[in-house]
Amino acid sequence: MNIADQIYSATDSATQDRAQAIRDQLRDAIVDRRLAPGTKLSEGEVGTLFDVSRTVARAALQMLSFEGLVRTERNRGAFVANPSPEEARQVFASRRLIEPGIAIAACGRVTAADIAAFRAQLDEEGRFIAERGPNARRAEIKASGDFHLLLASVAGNAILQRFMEELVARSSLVIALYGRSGVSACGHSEHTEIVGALENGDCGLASRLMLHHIDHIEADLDLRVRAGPALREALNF
Amino acid sequence: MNIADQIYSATDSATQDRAQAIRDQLRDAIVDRRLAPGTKLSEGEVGTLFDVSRTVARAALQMLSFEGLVRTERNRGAFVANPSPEEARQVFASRRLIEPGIAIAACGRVTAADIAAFRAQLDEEGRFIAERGPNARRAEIKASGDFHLLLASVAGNAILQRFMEELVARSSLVIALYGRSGVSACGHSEHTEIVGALENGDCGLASRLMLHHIDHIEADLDLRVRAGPALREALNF
DNA sequence: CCAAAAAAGATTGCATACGATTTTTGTGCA
DNA sequence: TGCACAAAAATCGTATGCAATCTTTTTTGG
Repeated sequence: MNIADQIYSATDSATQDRAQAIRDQLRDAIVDRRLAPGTKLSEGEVGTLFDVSRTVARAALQMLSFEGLVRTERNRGAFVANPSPEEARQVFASRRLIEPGIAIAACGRVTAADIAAFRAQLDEEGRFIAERGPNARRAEIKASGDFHLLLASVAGNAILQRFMEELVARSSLVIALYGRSGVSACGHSEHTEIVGALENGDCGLASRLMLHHIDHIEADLDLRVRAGPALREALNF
Repeated sequence: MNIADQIYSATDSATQDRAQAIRDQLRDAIVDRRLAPGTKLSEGEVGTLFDVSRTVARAALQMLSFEGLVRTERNRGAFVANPSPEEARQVFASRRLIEPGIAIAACGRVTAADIAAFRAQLDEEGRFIAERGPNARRAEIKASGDFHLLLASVAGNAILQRFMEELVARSSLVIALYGRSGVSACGHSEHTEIVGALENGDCGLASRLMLHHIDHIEADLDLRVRAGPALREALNF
């Protein structure tokens, strides 16, 4: 089974229109850092790009705005979100609150098939860590996020799963903005440990490992205010 | 200060259009049970009711769909959500996971002014409990939800605050659907205890009280499958 | 009289059009 | 040259129109 199917099965079953598809593609582009924070996403441009009218492009942008991935300003347009350090802290505070509980819930429901899916996911992560280059790094961040989404889907709570989709997407933005370089390798080993705890049915351990994992991710960020954030803002960048 | 200002200040500051206002009014109506679950909300009807075009009515309905308060079916329209018992369980599982943490966060940041706001909120709750009749009961449910939203706003995490807005709104729907009658009175005393713990700075106690409070609310629900849910579904009700 | 098919009606999905607001460009004056 | 102001272009907010889809009613055959 494809990982994407797992992740989006809950929402896509009731897929209402093309806007959803456009939202997914744009979200991938944002999470993959192909669209840099601050990039303007004009309705017309998005519309012509995907060959739809402004109406549906607008709907897609509105969805992304709800998820916090784009910021919209009245009469000015939509921009890829540029999360502040404070927002970044709130994203990770939310994850520290939610994900240990998700680990426990998943631990109580995990099946052999799930474990196999986790193993496949870990393999994929490992592949991208071995490679070098910006594309591999993008794929690595995305694969790391997919691990957390897979865990959320195993937990079996559609509401928490959606919350996690939002938090993981925003985390990717934050990591892209504030992350230092040689980070995520340790994340991979921690993922492996968590899967091991799940497999052994040690829910308390899985929860604690998850909490530490999130702490490590956040500790690798540099959330000090940058030299010219006011300037960047002023330049509408 | 009005409680509504507190609750919506985070989102309404960037109010982009009339759709947001319509969403708020519809949400209030749903939470207050003036709009029964399953009620059809046609774009045209909403539009004429608020004197806007279908375009903006549609946007408002889309927002509510994201919050899980309305369910939209392609080419059929939008309906006030009719949460299943399973959905209800997920809502409360999410709250059990999130709200104790919110209580701790709020406990660490609460100010004297916040305490005063809590007292005012408790007074308002008490007023509606004393009264009788369906309107008072609606107001009681709403006031009870506002307590939790006030706590979330004090916690100072905009992301968690938005999650709580959604969870509280959906809880109101669930309580309206599955709640037994003489319930919420005990909720009021528990709210009072929580505020007391906050005032004393006993964060652990506040967190534990909150967890028990949520358990009590859920315990007062009757989540057994009803006589004819399939029938109701079949009748498009 | 009932069941199935066909037509009519209502509602949504989407595209386009137009006024309003913002941003950019161009021009005249100090 | 530099700045203020105005015109032009671009973009957004919203209304409306048309085709597609779904629902309901009517018609028709058994």
